[in-house]
Amino acid sequence: MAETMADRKKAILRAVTDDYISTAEPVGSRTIARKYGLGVSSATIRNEMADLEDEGYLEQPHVSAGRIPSDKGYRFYVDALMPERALTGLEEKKIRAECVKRSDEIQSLIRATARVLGELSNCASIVIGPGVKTAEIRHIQLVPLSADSVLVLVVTNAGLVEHRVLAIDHEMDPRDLENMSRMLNHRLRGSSLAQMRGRVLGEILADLNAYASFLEEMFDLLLSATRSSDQNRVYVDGLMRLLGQPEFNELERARPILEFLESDDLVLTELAGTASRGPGGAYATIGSENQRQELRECSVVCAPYGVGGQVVGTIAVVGPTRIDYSLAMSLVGYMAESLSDLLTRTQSAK
Amino acid sequence: MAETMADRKKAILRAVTDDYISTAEPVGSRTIARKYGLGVSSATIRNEMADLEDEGYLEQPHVSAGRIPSDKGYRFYVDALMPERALTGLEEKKIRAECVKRSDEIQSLIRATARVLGELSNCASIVIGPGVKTAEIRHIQLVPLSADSVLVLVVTNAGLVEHRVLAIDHEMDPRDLENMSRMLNHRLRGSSLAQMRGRVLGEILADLNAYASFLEEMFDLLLSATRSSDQNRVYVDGLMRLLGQPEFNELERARPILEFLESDDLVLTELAGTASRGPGGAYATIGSENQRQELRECSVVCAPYGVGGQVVGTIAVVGPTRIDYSLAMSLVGYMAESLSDLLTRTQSAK
DNA sequence: TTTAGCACTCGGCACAGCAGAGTGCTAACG
DNA sequence: CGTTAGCACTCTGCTGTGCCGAGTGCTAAA
Repeated sequence: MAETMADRKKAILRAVTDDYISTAEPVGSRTIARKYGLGVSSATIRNEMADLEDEGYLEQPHVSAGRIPSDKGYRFYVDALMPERALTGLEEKKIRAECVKRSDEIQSLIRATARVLGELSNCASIVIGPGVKTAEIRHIQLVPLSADSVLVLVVTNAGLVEHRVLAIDHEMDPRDLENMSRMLNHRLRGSSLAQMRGRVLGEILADLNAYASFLEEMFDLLLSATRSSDQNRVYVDGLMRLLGQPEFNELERARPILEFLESDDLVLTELAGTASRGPGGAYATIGSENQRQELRECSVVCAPYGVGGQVVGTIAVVGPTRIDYSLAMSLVGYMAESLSDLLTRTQSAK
Repeated sequence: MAETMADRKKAILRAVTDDYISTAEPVGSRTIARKYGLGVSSATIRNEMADLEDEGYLEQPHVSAGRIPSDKGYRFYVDALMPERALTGLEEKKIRAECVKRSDEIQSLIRATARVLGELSNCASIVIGPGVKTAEIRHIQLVPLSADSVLVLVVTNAGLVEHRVLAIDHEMDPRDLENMSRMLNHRLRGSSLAQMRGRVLGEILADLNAYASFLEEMFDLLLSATRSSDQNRVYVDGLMRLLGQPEFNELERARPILEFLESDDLVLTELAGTASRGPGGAYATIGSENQRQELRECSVVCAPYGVGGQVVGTIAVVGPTRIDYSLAMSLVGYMAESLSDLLTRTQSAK
């Protein structure tokens, strides 16, 4: 139905949205007539705007103020009106410079991604790092640390290195550990920690039953590790930038959003859903489209990234519904792609 | 000179400070007379307060408002007047519950510490995790990952595990790696990465000159790692709680502080100095005592923690100058001690 | 169908007036 | 001489009024 909108109406909706995105002020018919040469007078635009309001694309904060886009208006803008924006050379350069240089270590990479994304979008940014629970195991190894402790090392296909120290009762021969490492590697490579327990534990125990209790303990440790490390996957940056936005000048409006963003758990579960949309492309969730009450006055632009086609994390930008969708979607899309590239490349290089 | 203050004056200063800490409202002579039974009339208290103002311990926001403590007043309060406060059983329990349960992994432990500290103090909290640069190396090991990559693993005396993946040109015999690990361990255990370069590199190269180029590369990687991982040491929590404080109701007052706290680098360098004060005890830096302009309206209560007497990190609480010093200092002191205990125990257990 | 004109609405701001809290000062008191 | 009561004074914060400007909707003309 929206597609049947007359061209002039679309032009006006686009103008209103563009203007409001950049000024944060309700925009009146006169402004449109002056700044965006549509060749018609303000009165005509007024009439069209009244129609657009009836149809739910625009709304009026007060009767004598200009119009601002409604969530429905933004949705239409994003789907049909928004200018395709390519990143500038400067932006791409900045992204490359910051991200590639940090790619030696995945934590730094993720952190840098969040930082750069926040900076360029001038909004708050979220990056969910790769998790260890469902990731494919690329390497698993036991490293003897001392007489009574062993370091359990797991490297996933996303390049994430997870480790735990396991205390042991009685000294173990390094040779045995070596053997066990080989065995574990052989059995577990390619599967995930999540499925490890059920599927392979039995077989391994059968093969190595001399060390059954040790292995049991080790698996337990790893499983509890996956649980606790999930909270460490969330990186948020640029919270303060939200406060700079005019719509959040009154603290009380910003408070719930900021509190939400400060809680890693909530952010994680909220963005977990996006993984299911599969990699490639950026998605916008506009205002009331958000499930969570706290985000009803925000828009979230996010894109999953992954390794070799499998989604391992998500990056996102959070701003007022007036967020610059064009910029945000380009940025998020590009950075998700970069991340995927980087991770996939490091992984295949091995 | 301050010590010569008459007892009644002290009592009044204490009363004003206590009251202002809990209410955030300038406190008048009448309030003091009513709420804190000093046995004198409000007029007398008025006179004393005028004196305290002349001496610089109190100040008046406006002529017809009550008094609030000046930075000098807070300093005197902290040094001489503040009630010693023991943590309640509930508080201790909460700390233990959250921290001990996370002690299997140092990142989680640090994060949980920041979280609990922020929650209990009702302020923003900072925890600087152990660094790898100056830490003593407890274990160093090369783990063959695949034909063309080796994982370099460093475990420090604080239990921190740092790792980097090193790409190699031509395949290396696992046996050689094993030998090198043993050798590196032997040579480097007990020294730090920072001093590694200068002191031991030469010797090691002489012993293992067949692998000189490999080792050179490895050292370079590790050194650059220490640089980039420094930024990952900073954990800040409860930024939003600052916004809840009445003094930060106007955003513009809070903005610079929040921006400072969001910048890991600045926080790190600012708190780095505290390490030199040595472990044990909490220190308050009040308002204008802070070097950084941004913190001139804040107080920072911090305490270093360490492993076996050597300082490896710092924990801190940031709030308005009106912060509850008594609570903050107890909390920070106790948690620094707990952390030190935990880290020292895990280290000596190995 | 578009445009010009006009009356109307409403938010924001400046300004005045008022109430309340708290002070400093003076004078009386033990 | 220290302490207290009383009083005049000051200043903030709140409330209510009036005005300006921006922008609309409607009507009538082009």
